[in-house]
Amino acid sequence: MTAKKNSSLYQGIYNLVQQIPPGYVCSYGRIGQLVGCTARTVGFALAALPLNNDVPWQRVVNRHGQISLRADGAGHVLQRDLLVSEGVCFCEKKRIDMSTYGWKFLEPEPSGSVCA
DNA sequence: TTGTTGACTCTGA
DNA sequence: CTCAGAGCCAACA
Repeated sequence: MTAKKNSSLYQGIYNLVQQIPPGYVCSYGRIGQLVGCTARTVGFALAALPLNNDVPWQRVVNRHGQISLRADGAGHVLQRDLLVSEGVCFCEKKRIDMSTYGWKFLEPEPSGSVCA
């Protein structure tokens, strides 16, 4: 089953990102490990995403909980805006608290989700 | 097929 | 904590 194909790799990444609830973020390595590839591959997959996609790529950040500069050199601003718009707060200078917003695969509901 | 690049991560200092 | 270097995987020329 499953018949995983090369394209399935990207599909798996997109599917996983789509499972991220609003107000939460995930790291590349986490998704990469779930799909069976490295963080670089995840970033590459998201980079190949069209501007109008059904994948909340903005919820994907690096391991430090910060937004990495895109190949375009711009977009991290948009990403930050989208995250803040969803409820994620960048308390520490564009830094997200993974302990609070770090979404875990199949993780139960969180407890408070607000930022002073 | 090989070499380079890339939205990253890890380890060491 | 921050900075720097090396590594891993996938796509492109």
